[in-house]
Amino acid sequence: MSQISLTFPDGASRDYPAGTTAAEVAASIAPSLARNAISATLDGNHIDLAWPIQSSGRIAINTMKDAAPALELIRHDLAHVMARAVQELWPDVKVTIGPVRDYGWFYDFDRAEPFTPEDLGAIEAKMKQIIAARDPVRTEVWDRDRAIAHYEAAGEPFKVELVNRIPEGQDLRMYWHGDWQDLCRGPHLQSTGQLPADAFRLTHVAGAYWLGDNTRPMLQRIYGVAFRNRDELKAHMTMLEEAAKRDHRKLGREMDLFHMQEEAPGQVFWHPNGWTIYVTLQDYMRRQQRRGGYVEVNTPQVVSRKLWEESGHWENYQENMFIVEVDEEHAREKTVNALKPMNCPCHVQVFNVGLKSYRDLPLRMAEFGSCNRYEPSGALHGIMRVRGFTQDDAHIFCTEDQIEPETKKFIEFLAMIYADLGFDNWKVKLSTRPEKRIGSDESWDRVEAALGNACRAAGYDYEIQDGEGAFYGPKLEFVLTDAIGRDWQCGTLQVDPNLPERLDASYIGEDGQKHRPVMLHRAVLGSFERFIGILIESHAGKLPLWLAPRQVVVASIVSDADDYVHQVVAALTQAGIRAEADTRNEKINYKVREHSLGKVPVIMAVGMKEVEGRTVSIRRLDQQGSRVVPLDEAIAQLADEATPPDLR
RNA sequence: GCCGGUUUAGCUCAGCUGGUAGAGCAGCUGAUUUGUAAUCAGAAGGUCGCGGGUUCGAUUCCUGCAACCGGCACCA
Repeated sequence: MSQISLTFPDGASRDYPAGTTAAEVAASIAPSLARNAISATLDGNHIDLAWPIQSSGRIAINTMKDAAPALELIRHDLAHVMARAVQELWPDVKVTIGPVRDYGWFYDFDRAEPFTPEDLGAIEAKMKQIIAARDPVRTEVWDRDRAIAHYEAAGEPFKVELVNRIPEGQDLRMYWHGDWQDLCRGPHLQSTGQLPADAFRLTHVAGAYWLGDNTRPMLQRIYGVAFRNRDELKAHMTMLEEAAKRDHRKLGREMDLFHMQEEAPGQVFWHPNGWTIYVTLQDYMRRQQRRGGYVEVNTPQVVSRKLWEESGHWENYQENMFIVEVDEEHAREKTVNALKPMNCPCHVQVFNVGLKSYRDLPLRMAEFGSCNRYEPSGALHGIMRVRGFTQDDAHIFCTEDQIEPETKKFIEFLAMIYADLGFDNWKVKLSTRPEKRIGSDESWDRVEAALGNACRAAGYDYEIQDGEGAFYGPKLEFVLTDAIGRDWQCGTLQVDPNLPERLDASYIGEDGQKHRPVMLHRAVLGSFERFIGILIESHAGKLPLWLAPRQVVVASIVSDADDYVHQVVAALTQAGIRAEADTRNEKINYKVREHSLGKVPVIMAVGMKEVEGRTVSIRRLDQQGSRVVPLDEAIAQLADEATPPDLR
């Protein structure tokens, strides 16, 4: 039998016979390690204690103290235990898959009757019984035919399909938790008794399509969260409660920013406070775009079907467009139009007026473009996914050689803006060629490389979303997260050689001949609606002073100070600060509380002392206490802080 | 669009098995002139999401629709 050499984290090595299991390795080191071991990490791969090790490598034995492997095992084993519990409670339920995800796991079941929220309690109780039984976990390697025969006999059609999707000749691993068995690549714990019965919770049920395909059956998905101990679970639940307080829908109401109503689903009624954020952000973006070499245009909302047919959108997206028809009885002729779902075809129309020279490229054409899309009802989400929105859109008409430098320039532009707006953590995703696509592989190679190079040159890593690009070109997505960690695409840059072709855009090159430009669709914020939603959640409503809709409230303590309050408000307003007076007949405690809850960054309290000294007592949001400052000094400080970052 | 849940006053929520609704806060009126996160009192406020059905009678039961919430699918 051949020998293998295993290197431990401390650098020491030992030789073992090939086929030694990680459990045996642990036992060879110390009895206590053998007792506490839960899995091993071999050359970066998480492996089961029961698997034979066939080749040399770097090994680490994991215990419950190693958070990442421990959590993975706990969540993965709980997925199996939950599936077992479900089948014990309802033997006719078919099992499918159950992966680990952030904070927990889910498992998809096929069942005629959906699970009710009440069922979750019964399942949890059954899971606790299984854990208390301390059943051993064991594993075997099977070949495909045996697995298929087994699942056909067991009446598990989804498992049969899964096995059939695994490449020929590849062995399959089976796991048993007690008598209950599942197909699983592992690794797992050694006994259900190792699971923390008080550190998991089933959170919700939801429908989910089999294999993520909406033409396949809808399964019942149960989500759970799990941690190593009760305190970690409790901390997680507390974190979720805190995150719920940052929800932009809740803050939008509390700060009186906007509302939405049934008569206009997916569209925003902006209130004065919310609209102040919107226009402040728009003014800022307009200044930045001018500096960034963009020209701004504006194009029609209602555009004939003809243009959408030419652009190809009618064919692909008709059911997602708001169709506008004039009343046939009153109109002289019947026309069919659509509210524009995007600005690009209109921008090409602007580009196409007059001859363009290569000297005009790159031509960066921007519009705060209001678009309407009939999004599926289930996709709507507060102001983050809406049917009526305004993009900070621009199209860069350029040559293929200019794609890379323009992309790099754009990423730097976006990074500067995100930094100004308080975002340091954002992800870049590169979506590459999909199965159904146009254009040659060589051209895709060039353009994908250009985007990747530009990213790296700008100093940003990106993750690849294989096959997620548009049919005509790859794209970059710039992703921010909301209060509870959901990803939202905000910025984007998309390469499009297709639309200039379809809409016959051209420029005269150095050679005097007509050439086809490439279009880069790009947005920094994405839409004002989504971005403001993210902005609210990431700041928990406490926006930086320059973006805060109400920057200062001047509150009287006694009504004899009312005149001075109005003088202070006038002076602040004169200095360009958004200030309001609160001279209501209420106690200062009441006013401080109310404006603090309304996330007003600065409260100035004014009583007779301040009147006499021409001072103000300044209280900052979330800070205890206040300080008394001469009025002129206070205004100078605040005026500076209230200046948008690009103007400081 | 699909699966599940929800919808009662401006907001947050009560309302057992059917007998036309209740609280706190906000708003209104009055008193109080107050020093940094809720002053007191009074009056008022609801087609119980919308439509249909069962019933002597429906906020409650059944049904259709809509919006919203959580997922799934979608996101040019």
